[in-house]
Amino acid sequence: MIRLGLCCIFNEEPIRFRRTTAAYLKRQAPAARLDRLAEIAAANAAALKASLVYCRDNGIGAFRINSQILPVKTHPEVGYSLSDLPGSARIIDAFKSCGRFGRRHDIRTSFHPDQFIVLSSPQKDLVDRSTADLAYQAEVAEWVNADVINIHAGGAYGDKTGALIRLEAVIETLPASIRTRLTLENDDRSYTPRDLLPLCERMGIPFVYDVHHHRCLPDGLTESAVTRRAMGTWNREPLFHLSSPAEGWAGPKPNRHHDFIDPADLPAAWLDLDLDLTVDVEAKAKETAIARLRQHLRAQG
DNA sequence: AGCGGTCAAGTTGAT
DNA sequence: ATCAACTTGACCGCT
Repeated sequence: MIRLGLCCIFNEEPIRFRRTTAAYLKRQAPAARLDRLAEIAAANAAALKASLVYCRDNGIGAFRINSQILPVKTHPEVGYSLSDLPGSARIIDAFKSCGRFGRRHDIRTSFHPDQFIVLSSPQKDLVDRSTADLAYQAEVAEWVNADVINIHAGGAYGDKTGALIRLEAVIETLPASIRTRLTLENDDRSYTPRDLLPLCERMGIPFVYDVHHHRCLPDGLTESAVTRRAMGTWNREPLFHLSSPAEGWAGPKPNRHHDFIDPADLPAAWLDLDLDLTVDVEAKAKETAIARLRQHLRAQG
């Protein structure tokens, strides 16, 4: 049984997450700053609830939460603790209510920290800041019952082996709130499934198989072989990623995402599975793309 | 109300 | 050297 997942935002449905910028906040007096951040945090908790309700009502089984759900949370100058915000208890309650709702209706939630989170960097400062950001997302994950914080392996720096050794060492030091949720995903520039699977298998880190990235950056392993090994890294329902190329596989930039999913891009190896599986749909048309793909899967029986 | 410029951050590969 | 791409345009501030 495949559970389709929606990534972060909506296309047609009028559910929007709010954001702000450090530049704007720095111009505000401290009190006004915290009021503003509290307002956004509360609005985003409400938007998350609305997102989960939409998912329940539309047969969407998973929702990826934007890394900016609490904007500029770990910024060096305007970062903050939730407890600094007016009404923080109510905000936290609102997030916890999302967690209960997700549990009750079996809507899985996850995080995908952005590209600035690099655990394999040779710069200690960058690794520290990345870890702090992961800790913030883990805190929210705790409230909302998200079981996945998925990252890429980061830069190669001309020496993938060395970078992976650094990555492994950093992962060993992570607190349990991050470590128990951390997953690794292959990318379309540097790290293939062949690069990451051994580390995932050795460390017990679930491997998020992005088949689109794998097709952009092949490594000699077949999709069915990667699928099988990836399934083996999960101690819970596996989560994979799917997208289609914007202008076809022969187009100039196959790594760009299409608005929709071409059903032909669904790996046969996933359809054959007898196991439960979450597939995050990375398509620009968002819930509209999921509805279309869902219809196709149903028609298939 | 509409619209243009701006926004914390890293790394890579295309142009 | 610059820029787009990456999970994703939103929002401020001016007219």
